[in-house]
Amino acid sequence: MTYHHGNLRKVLLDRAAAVIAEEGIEALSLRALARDIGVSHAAPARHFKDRADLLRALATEGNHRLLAYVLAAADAAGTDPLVRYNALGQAYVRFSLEFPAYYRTITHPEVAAEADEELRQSRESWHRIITDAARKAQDAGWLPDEDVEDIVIFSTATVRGIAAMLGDPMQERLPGGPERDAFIERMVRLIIDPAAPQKSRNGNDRNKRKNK
Amino acid sequence: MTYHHGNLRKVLLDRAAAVIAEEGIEALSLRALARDIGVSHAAPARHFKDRADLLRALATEGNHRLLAYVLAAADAAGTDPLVRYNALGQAYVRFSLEFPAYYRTITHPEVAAEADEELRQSRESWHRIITDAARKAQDAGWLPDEDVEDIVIFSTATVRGIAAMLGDPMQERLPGGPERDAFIERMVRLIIDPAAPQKSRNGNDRNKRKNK
DNA sequence: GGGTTAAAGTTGCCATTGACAACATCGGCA
DNA sequence: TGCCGATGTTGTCAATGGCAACTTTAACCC
Repeated sequence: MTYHHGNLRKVLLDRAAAVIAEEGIEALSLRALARDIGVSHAAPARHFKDRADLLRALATEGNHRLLAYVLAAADAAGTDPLVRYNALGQAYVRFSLEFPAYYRTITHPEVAAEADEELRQSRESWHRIITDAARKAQDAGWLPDEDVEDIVIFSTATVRGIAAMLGDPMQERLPGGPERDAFIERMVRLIIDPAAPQKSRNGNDRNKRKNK
Repeated sequence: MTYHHGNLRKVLLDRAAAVIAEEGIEALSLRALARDIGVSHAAPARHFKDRADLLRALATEGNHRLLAYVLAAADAAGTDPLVRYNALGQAYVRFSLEFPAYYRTITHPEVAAEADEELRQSRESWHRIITDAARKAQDAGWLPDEDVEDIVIFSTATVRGIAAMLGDPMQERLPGGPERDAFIERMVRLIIDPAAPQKSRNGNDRNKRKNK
């Protein structure tokens, strides 16, 4: 073994993600991590100030991955705002299932990741995709003419809630296996349904609109 | 001090809730708890097998409190299914803000509380309130005629997501202070709007209904 | 090339913690 | 009254996070 490991930081992050996926965040131990990798118990300290710092780094990376994942899904869905939005929402939930370690770290209440400029831009894109969809749905007259900002938050909260419930061991009545994708599709469609533009959803009172 | 403390179990739970509210779950230490209360470091072990056991008990109590809280709010709201539902949803979010320690414990991914019969009945009530509201909204023709079960899950996920976002330090653009109640009201209204029964929401195609 | 230096990894140490065992005390009950 | 189980106590151990002091390596400058 080389005295200088070389890319210990990345190895630590990857192994930490694996441990979290298998045993949860609480089970993550810096010393166990070091043992697994084959370095001394104090080696991680060179890269992460303390345990919380490692989790924060993990959350930062997770945020980048999540946003890249959902934005890629939206882009792959084409140009229709409603379809793009729908793909975004479904991708969010799927990310939480495919990369539970990152997702749990991101949403852990006691891990606050720093948001760099790149992340802020990604969030802007996220915001715009939902805004565009909400506007189109409102123009078609089948989404309530509430503040578009509200729709963005509402929509984000809902996908978050779906992800939370699917990842919650207490929830037993939720579909798993092959039915799960269809379930996710239905849930996201309940926010904004891209296949029902001719239908009306709630509130045709156009002058109530508050988005600026 | 009496050798026999008497109600150490309850004191431990209460103090634990206070610590969690102030410093988070990770900061909870059985020994520190014992020190605070003025009891030996091994005393908690008589009431809780280990740290996870205490958290589980806390989550169980939290679940009972949460359900009592939201069901009381629904009952106080009267008999109209839509109004009852609305009160339930808002109460859920408010609970997460008023009792963050219980809420965080309940939703902590690594704390699985046991569900006794009483809790199961409360959940049934919860379920029925949402079902009734969804049915009425569908009969009025302004909620998509999806499976009612889906509406229940969707609705639960959304309030959970709103609570999660309001409790998330990463979210900065969310209203706090006096505007927060109005915000919660708007969010829950976006699921089912009790004040808009004359409007249509999505899908009047009655024969598409799937609830059994 | 050789020496300097800073980054990265190591060993050693300490306080805190969770968990367990053995012991002490209290209260209820036969 | 005397027994006994519930409850609390002291003592101990291994694991952990975090810090300090030391060592090795690679890169850089001359």
